[in-house]
Amino acid sequence: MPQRPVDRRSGESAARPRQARGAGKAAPATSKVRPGPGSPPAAADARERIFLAAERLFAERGFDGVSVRDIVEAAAVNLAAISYYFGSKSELLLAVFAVRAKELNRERNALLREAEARHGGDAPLEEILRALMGPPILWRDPASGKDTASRFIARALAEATPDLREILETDVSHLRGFLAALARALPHLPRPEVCWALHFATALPHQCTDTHLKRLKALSDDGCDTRDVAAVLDRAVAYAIGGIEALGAPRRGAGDAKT
Amino acid sequence: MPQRPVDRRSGESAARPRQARGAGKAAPATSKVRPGPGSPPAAADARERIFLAAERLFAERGFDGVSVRDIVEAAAVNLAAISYYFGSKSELLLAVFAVRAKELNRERNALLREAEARHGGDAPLEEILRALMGPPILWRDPASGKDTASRFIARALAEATPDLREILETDVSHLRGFLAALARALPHLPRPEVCWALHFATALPHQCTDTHLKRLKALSDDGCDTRDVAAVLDRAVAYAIGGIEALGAPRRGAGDAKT
DNA sequence: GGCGCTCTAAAACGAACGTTTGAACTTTCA
DNA sequence: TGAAAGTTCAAACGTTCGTTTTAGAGCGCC
Repeated sequence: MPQRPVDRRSGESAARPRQARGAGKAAPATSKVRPGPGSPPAAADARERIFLAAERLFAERGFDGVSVRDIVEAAAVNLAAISYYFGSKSELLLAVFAVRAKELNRERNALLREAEARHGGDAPLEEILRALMGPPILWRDPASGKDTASRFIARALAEATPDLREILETDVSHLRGFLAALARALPHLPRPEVCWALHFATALPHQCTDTHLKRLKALSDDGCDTRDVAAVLDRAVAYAIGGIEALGAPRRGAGDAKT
Repeated sequence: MPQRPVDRRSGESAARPRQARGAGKAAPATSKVRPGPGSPPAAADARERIFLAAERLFAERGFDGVSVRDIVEAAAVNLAAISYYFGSKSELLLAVFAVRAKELNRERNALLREAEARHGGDAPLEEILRALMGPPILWRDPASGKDTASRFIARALAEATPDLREILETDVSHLRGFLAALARALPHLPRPEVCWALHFATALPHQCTDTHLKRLKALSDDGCDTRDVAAVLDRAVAYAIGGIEALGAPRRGAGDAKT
């Protein structure tokens, strides 16, 4: 018996891949992998093919709407490969989410730091919002090569599978930098109101679901160009600026201002 | 043989319920049929119990995350009852969606007509937005008895199961009245921009998912009161007004203004 | 009583599910 | 070259899935 790589019931011990293997590696067979129409197969190994197929299918149909057999078929690997490389279907989901969420946050924070550097420390509101909303919106462009990732993240946020729920609800550390920047850019705004501003601004980009955009096209009799992502970003940023400034004006309720 | 009510392969013919039976009890006019734990079965009939259990479970876990056995257990009916009353699991989903979407649109349109009547025909921007965003936000209050319905609709919009997709993407007739009202309230705004305004305004309320709100609470160190739905609505309306006004101001891109 | 009808009950259908097995194949390296 | 490690494979595991079947209460009515 060739050493089973894992025994789920007794903790991880043996040498199962799980993480990406060592540097250079032999490509295992089948070179016409074809993930989508017109994309080059590339020399992806099994683990990567599973990762990409799962990301795309989860984004399209949700976690429960995709079976591991759907994934292995799309990835052109054997059924057991998912368990071999990722342990289980839900661990696969978490693995994809971890990678993509980290990518998104890294890019957002890099843009924020650049903006702050450009302005000697304190970035103006518009640039903060552009750093926050830019990546998820601009990734939608197929030319960016990240549109699947963008869709996956939107789906993960909307679906909030139990595994993801805890992460989503408690881990907000990646937004702390934006909260601080916003607070500096909006010194007149009470702290809770700054949080609401951040909430609205983070939520908005993920509304640009295919379903919602098709809806918008139908509603406007095709008068809205939903594919010009740069224009969509401009609009979203302008909208958020106007909205946030309005949050500062007194409203009927008034309450909520502890800080 | 007791006359099978349906033969799926030969078109509907026999007398299976499918729609609400007798005159009196048309819609599942929920009196207070208990969402929470520890509630008595009540005298709701089987069809209504299925309807309510399915709505709640779909809202919590999504369509594919719920089995018909989960539903019949929660509704305390026999397994065959779903097929008997609704035909299939997906028809059950569509039935729930049809009822709740109609309710939502009816309430939205009633509020809009009231606002228009108050102002002799043309409602001001704030009242249009309040009619649009009010129902989904205010329903979140458990005291309204419609929080489950609100959650269900948000989930349906986010999940967009294939069955629902076609409806969501093509049927926008219920928004036409709001589009016209917005266009009248914003005469200076190009038509596509009015559509974008409506898009942002309809999308925003559904961001108030439990997951997102818990996130907001965590981010603000509990400084944001997410349960005061009236205050949330005020904030959302103020935000939308500010955002929409900003859409009118010139931006870098400028394009898109066909009309 | 017997018929027609509505509704519920228990059991079963075949298919699909996530996961595991044990052997075979390939690569690595002393 | 040979054993070990890494990887792929077909087949099967037991469970759960959505749906259907068959039977029979319960009831109003000529």
